[in-house]
Amino acid sequence: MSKKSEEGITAKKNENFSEWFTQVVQKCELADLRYNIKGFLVFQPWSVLAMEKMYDYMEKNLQKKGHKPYWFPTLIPESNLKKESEHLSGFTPEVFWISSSGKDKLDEPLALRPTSETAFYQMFSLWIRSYKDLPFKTYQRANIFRYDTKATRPFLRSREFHWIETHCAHESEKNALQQVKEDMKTTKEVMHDIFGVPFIFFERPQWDKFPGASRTFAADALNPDGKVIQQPSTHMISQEFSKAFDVKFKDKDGKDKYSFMTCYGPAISRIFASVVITHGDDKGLKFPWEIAPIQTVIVPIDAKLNKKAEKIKKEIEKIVNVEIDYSDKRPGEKFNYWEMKGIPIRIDLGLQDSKKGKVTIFRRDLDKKIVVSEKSIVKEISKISREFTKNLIKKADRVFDNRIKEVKDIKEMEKAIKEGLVAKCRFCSTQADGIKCAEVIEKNIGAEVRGTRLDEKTKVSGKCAICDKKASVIVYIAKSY
RNA sequence: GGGGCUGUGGGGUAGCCUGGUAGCCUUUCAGGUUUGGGACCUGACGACCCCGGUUCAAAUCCGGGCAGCCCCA
Repeated sequence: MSKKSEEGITAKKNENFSEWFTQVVQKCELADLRYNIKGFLVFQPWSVLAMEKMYDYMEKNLQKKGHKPYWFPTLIPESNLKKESEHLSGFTPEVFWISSSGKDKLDEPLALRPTSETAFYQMFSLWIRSYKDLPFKTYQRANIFRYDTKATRPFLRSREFHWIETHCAHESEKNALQQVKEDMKTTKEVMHDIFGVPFIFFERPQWDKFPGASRTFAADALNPDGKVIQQPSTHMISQEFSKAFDVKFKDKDGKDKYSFMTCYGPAISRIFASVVITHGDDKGLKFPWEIAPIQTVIVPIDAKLNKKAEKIKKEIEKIVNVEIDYSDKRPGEKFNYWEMKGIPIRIDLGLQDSKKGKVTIFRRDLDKKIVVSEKSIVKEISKISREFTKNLIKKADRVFDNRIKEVKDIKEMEKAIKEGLVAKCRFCSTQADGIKCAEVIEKNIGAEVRGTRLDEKTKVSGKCAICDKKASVIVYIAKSY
């Protein structure tokens, strides 16, 4: 095998997506998969630096909307999880339990948090007293443990993952729904407008809710193999939990009332996967400007130009995060390496350009080289920095939109799903009675009803694509992870 | 959840069928020559997933475990 094929990405993203993703994770040093517990991985600097920035954007956005940060314990007593029955039966099969300390058995088993509603709410009952305390908006960044699937995948589905969870209490159901809508807006502002990941927010069918929720809303992003991957979800948990945990407040009328809960869970490590998948190409990664671990790298092709590299670095480091590649590699190797690593801008310093007072800039958004004068570097870089993520988003949106197809019946649906598309059709109901049609789809096509859109208010007429009943909703159908 | 495949230096592999000397490429490290799209020379470090069994002898055969990949539900 030639050197080139061993060191770079060899799998084609659109032909062999699984292999491509595994190679990118390993060759771009995003994670080391050799840790000896199934479904657990070591996150390496190149992903951690980007995810730190992602956390930062998400947290700042939440704080601006009034969420206050907390750090809760990683452990939750068994009795807390038992307080709400649906929640318990939904999560119990996935819980890692701690049952002893040293040689002694614990009086009560402790769960490694699979999600933290039952930790937050018991404190809510101590903190919330009056309608004046509401809405009570919190969040934390946390690692989460779920023993949930045999088919673990790095970043996409691990048994430990990193997320933000918000937990809020509201006076009324109406306010809770308002919060859900705000969460969807947050998702758009951060995941789409900054990270460049297109998605659709669905209300999930009744049979596919978060355990303990009355309504579940979740964003689906798309992978090149035609499967959707669930991204942030937000839930209306109604009053079941506040009754179980006694989260009451005194209302204006002097009466004690149970509050209405919502929670929202953007999983940073999984969103990172979608960033990689959405923007990456056959050469490797492509980071949006805002979250690139390093935004610009300077490659002095001749060591004589090292001083010039330092001078340029000083000039531009006020506007970008920049490093110089002094390594003793040949230029071609450096070019390929930094393109694989997804650095947005590379500045090549060579003697030929230098004589003419010019430098070559490679921009990874367009995969194009341009030659500019040394004097205009700052201007040029700040211009590219403004365009960069927009270019990635434009391209990602176009790909996404082309993968949704309207279908009339199960035959067309099957064809669309086989082609790796998301099917859109009329459907009888996403309430309990629609599950029969959903099962028909799952059994025959292997795809799932992902739900209905809140942002798409079209009148529905005609019959369900599966049964003879009158259609009441438009649903989207896709294969999923 | 069911099934299949795989596990050899940091990475990729040969050897396994037919038991007996662990070979190659690459990375890394040291030194030198190089540098406009994956350079080269010299030298060095470094491995048979774990536990048990069969055997004079196990990377190789058998059993179990752990881990990874793929397919199906």
